[in-house]
Parts: sequence; structure tokens; C-alpha cells
Amino acid sequence: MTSFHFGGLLFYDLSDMNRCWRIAMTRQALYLLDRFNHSILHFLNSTTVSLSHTRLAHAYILKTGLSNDNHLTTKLLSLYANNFCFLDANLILNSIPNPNLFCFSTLIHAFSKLNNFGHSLRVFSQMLTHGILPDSYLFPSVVKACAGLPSLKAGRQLHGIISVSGFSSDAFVQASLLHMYLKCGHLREAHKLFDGLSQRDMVIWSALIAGYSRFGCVDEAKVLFYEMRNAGLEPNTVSWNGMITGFNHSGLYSEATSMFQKMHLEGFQPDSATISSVLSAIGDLKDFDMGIQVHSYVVKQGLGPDKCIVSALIDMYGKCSCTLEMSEVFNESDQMDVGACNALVTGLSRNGLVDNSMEAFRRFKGQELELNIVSWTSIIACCSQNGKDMDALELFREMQLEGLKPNSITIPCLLPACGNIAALMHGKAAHCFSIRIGISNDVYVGSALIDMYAKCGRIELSQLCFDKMPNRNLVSWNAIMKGYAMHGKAKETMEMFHEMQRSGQKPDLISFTCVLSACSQKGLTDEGWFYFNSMSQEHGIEARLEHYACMVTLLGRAGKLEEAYSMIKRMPFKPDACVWGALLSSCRVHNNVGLGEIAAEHLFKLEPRNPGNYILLSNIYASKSMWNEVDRVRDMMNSMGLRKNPGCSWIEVKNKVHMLLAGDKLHSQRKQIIEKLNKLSVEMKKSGYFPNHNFVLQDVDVQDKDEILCGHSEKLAIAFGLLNTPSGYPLRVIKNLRICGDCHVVIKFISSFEGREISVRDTNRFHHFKDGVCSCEDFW
DNA sequence: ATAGGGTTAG
Repeated sequence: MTSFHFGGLLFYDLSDMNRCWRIAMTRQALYLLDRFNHSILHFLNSTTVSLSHTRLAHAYILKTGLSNDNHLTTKLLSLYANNFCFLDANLILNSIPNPNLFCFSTLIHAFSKLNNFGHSLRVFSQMLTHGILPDSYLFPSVVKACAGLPSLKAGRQLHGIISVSGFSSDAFVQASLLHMYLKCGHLREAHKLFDGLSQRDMVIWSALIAGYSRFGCVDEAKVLFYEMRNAGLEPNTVSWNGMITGFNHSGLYSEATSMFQKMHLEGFQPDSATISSVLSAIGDLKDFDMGIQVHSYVVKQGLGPDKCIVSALIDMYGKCSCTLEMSEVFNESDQMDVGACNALVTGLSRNGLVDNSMEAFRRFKGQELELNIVSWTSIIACCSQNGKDMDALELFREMQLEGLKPNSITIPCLLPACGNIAALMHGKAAHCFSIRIGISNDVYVGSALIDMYAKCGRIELSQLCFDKMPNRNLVSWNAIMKGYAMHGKAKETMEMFHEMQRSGQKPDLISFTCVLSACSQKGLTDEGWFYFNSMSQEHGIEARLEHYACMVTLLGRAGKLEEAYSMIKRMPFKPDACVWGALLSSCRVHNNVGLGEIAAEHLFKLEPRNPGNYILLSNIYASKSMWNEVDRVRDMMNSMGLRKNPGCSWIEVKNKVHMLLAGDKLHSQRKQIIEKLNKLSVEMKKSGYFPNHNFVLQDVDVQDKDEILCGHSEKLAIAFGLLNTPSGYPLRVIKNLRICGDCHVVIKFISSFEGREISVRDTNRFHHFKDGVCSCEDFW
């Protein structure tokens, strides 16, 4: 046992001394320090210095004027930084008259440890302005920060500095640069750098191989792998793992599993990282049989208790929809392991067992178990993917109260929830978070922000986020195109579609869905046909059902109903409910009874329990005053026990999302809302407006119809918004069904009468109302 | 006194 003297006392170990510190309290400790100030550095160097000790020592150093001692202050700086007290660390850094390389390095490393790469780079540039040059230890760290963001621009600048400062032959520096180029998606520059190296070690080879695998370049990765072996380097497990995880990452799951089999045949010993990766691939392939084989291999190898493997097994069975096997693995595991618990929460949610997932999470939270950021992210993702958007927001708040900080995965999991219910303020708060924690340049965060702002009606902010992204992928391009399409901006969607291709990004199935649906919002049939035909002819992508559905909508909305119907008859697949639904809703727009009945007949067979189809057909009949047929459809619905989905709208007022139901009789402000709507109705009638009774399904008398229209949830939400926000304040409403024609007219009137900008998002698209005009130009 | 590159749950 080591022992040492401090303050005239003999201590056996540091915890003993820590105890003494706690007992001694500040005065006693300061007294001891005073007498033996030469020992303070020794004490601060010990491994178990807590934050309170750091503060105590800091106080002492300030009091005694020792703060001029650069060694001491740098040590303090590092202690603060490693306790993630960046405010204190910065204060100290700024108080040092001539900070040196050590001071900056400490802070940069600490920021990088937390993945706060933006902050790392800021401190780095601060260091450069002090005229201090990095050493061979600092360069790899800063390059890694560029890769982590990722920022190709900063990475290239750094590469320049490295070249002129003569560090480019350092193996660590080289590997970090190579990794940076790969992370930024610049395979060619990475390979050029690789070619220029005189010495290549295992790490460099592995990095490049993993890079190629990650980008789905199977052949290049394999060639490199064999070249590496020809060069006399044996792959030690990391190279194999790099390939397997790389293939996984680019969605080449069968390549990943066959690589694992090869590795096994060649006699290499897989480690827990290998098994975890291959199990993840097996899960994505839903290859239950192979899963069982690897499971038994794991047991044979005695790797069963490995924590990573347990959660990978749970994950694999979850992906294979084998919830029974999944629970078995969990029940046999050490149930106090967070990894296993997280995998279970995700597995349950993935299989639609949302309530079980929530219940499991709550149970784990009640135990001694320390839930981590992955646990919270999993449950937040579960909620935002399953329509529990309010719960997702609430859990995010609860997580922060527990002292956990969101990261670059949490934010993109939360943002869809904000978008779904148009909680703009919550979305903006999440955006601020991402800037503060330095992840706003992350491509997943960026794409999720684009989507969130678009769904919240702020497409100009989507464009701003898009412009600011240092790196974009297919998802980012699709997100901005989907945003413009949703806002009915066909021109912008098409421009983006072409700009994407100019940038070298190839479109996929979703890109075409976006551009086709944009065309359908504006009735651009020629353009629609052009893109539809170019799919297979120019891009080698075969149109799927959803593209046919888009074309049916496009033709149908534009009034070319017969053309739409003949397209359905010609299509190479059996038309599904989406395709017939597109035809039926177009028939509703143009009130075409004949084709509407045909479409409805197919839909009643395909999805007999969807009330929406019956409502549409009945609307078509009602528009032609065919009340007997309306009754017949209503009787069909009644006999099957089906009811119209209740209309529901949301509006964010004072940072809170409010939900209003059609004909809501319980709302606390119901009286004021109805009064407001009645007043507006009087004004509207004065200006020559009459309610459009076509949009009322029932054959009731005129006054009742007026009342039913007044009860539409989007009108209630707008009245609620008018009552609870200052005049001139824009209103944003979302609705769970399509906006009704009468509401459309009324909202146009309100926008001019009240002088408000009003946007309404329905299931299909956005309507922006201003000065009595709607952005859809009444084509929808 | 600070500290380095490749693989690693959501």
C-alpha cells in the first residue's frame, strides 16, 4: 500500500485523504495548504480530485496569489475542463496572460471528448491567433474534430497548415486526415492521400477499407483488403470489423454476413464488435435462421454474458419480429445492464408494442439502473414514430430535468415530433440546442431540421438550414424537395431536383415521389409525365405503386379523370388502396359519380374498415343532391359500426400546443370561440359570403348545416388563435383530415378581415392564407 | 502540466 505525507499527517491512500478534506472543511484545508503550499500541485495531480476539491484549490490559489504560476493554473484548467465545467475553464484561460500550447490542448481535448467539435475548433483558432502552433499530438485531435462535424472546409485548411508545418509524415496525422476525407465523403481525396504515403500501417489500410465499405463500394473494399494482405499485412480483427460494419452502414447486409462467414472459415477469431455488427446485419436481413446459428455460436464460444452481444441479440430478434425470443434473451441476461434494457425498449417499439415499450422504460427508470442518453433517445424515438408526439416532447423535458444532455442522435429523433404537431417553438428550441452543443452541422440533424421547419410551415427556414449544411446527402435533398412539394411550390421542387443532380447526387424513388407530388399540387401534367417517363428511361428506376398513385392524383386533380383511370388499368401492378384512393379523392374534387363509384367499389374491398372512403363517396353523392345514395352509404357505415374519424386541429399558442376537436363541446373557451365565429359569420354575410353546404354530409336543414360547418376543427383552432394571440400575429394550424372547401373560403375571408397570415397544414399539403388569397390558388 | 489515428447500442 502506498502512503504519503500531507500537511504533517500520514495518509495511506488518497481516499483517506479525501475523507480528511471533507472533514477538515474549507478553513482547515486552507490552513494545511498554507503551510505546505509546495504540495498543492502534488495533490492536484492525484487521480481522484473531485470538482469541489478543484474549486477549493482554485480559491486557495486565488487567495495566495499563486495564480501567476502557469503550471498550477493549467492544471486547474485541465481539471475544470475534464469535469466539463467549460465556463470556469474558459475564465481561467482568459485570465492567463501568456497561455501556452498545454492550456489550449487541454480544452480542445476536453471538448472533443464530448463530441463538441465546433467548440474544439473555436479554441483551436483562438490558439492560432495567439501565435501558438500545434504539435504532432494536437493535430490528429483537431482533424478528428473536423471529421466529427464534419467540415471539409476546415479539414482542408488544416491539411494546408499541416503540410507547411512539416507534420504530414506523422502516421497519426495521416490517419486522421484520411479519416476526415472519408467522413466528408471525399473518397478520391482520401485515396490520393493514401497513394502518396511511403509507409502504410494497419490502421491506414483499415480506415480506407472501412471507408469504401461505408460508401457501398464492395469491389474496391475487397480489392484493397487483398492488396493489404499481399503487402504482407495480416488483418489482426479490426480490418474485418471495419469491412463488416462498413457494409452494414451502406445497407449491404448480405455482404456483411458473407464477410463474417469468410472470416470464420479463414480461422480468424471474431470479437464482440464483430458479433454485434453481424447480428445487426442479420436483423436487417430478417434472417432468423442465421440469427439462431450465430446465437448458438455465441453460446459455444462462451461469449453469452458479453453485454454488447446481449443487446445485439435482443436487437436482432426484435428486428426479426421474434418478440418471444427477444424477451427470453432479455430475461436470461443481467437485467441491470442499460444496454440490454435499451435494446428491449427499442425492440418492443419496433414491433408496434408501444405501450409495452413505454411501460418497460418506466420500470427501468424506477429501478436503481442508471438510464443513459441512449435509453432516453430510444423512448423519444418510439413516441415520435408512433404518433405520441406530445409524449416525446414531455420525455425530452423530463430527460433534461434528469440532467442528461441531448446529442446528435437525440435531436433528429425528437424533431419529427415537433414537426408532426407543428410545435415550432419546441422545434426552434431543439435547433438552438443543436447549435449550442455543436452538432448543427451534422447531416442527420440538418435534414431533420429541414423537415421540421417545413412541417411547421416555415419553408424559408428549411431553405436556410439547407443552405448552411456543409455536407448534404440524399436524405437532405429529399427533405427540402418534400418540403417545397408540401407547400405547393412546384417550381422550387423541380429546381432542387435539378440542382441535386448537378451536385452529383443521384435521385432515388423518394426524390421522384417528391417531384411528382409537387407537380400534382399545381396541375403540371406535362412536367409530371416528363419526370415519370424519365424515371426508367434516364435513371433506370422502375416506378413503384406510389409513383402511379402520384400520377393518378396529378391527372385526376387536373380534371383528366378518364386518363387517370386508364393509367390504373394499364399499370403493371395490381393497384392498391393508395391508387384507388387517389382516383376517388380526385372524383370528389370534380364530383364525378361514375368513376367515383368504381374507385369506391375497389376500396370497399381493399380496406372495408376505412371510414374515409365512405365519406368521400357520400360527399360526391351529396354534391349532386343524391340523398338516397347518401343514406345508403351511411347505412353501410352504420351496419359495419364505422364512424367518421373526428376532425382534429392543433395550434401552438404561447409555446403550448392546443388540440381542438370538431364540434368540441367541452373546451374551456367554447363560448368565446363560438361567439367569435358567429361575429365573423355576420361580417362574412355582409360581404356577400354564403356557407357552402356541399361540404355537409348530412341532409339536415339549413341552420343545422351552418352549425355543423362552424364546428369544423380548423375554424375552432383559428378562432382560438385569434382570441389568444395579439392582433397581427400569424397563426399556424394543422389538421388530421383534408381541409374542407367551406373552411378554405372562410379562412381566406378571415385572413383579410383580421389582417392575419394563416397557414393550415392538412394531411396533403400546406395552405398559406394572406390578404384573402391562398397560396394554392384554389387548386387543391 | 496536455495528449494522438482505424472498428463500437439510438
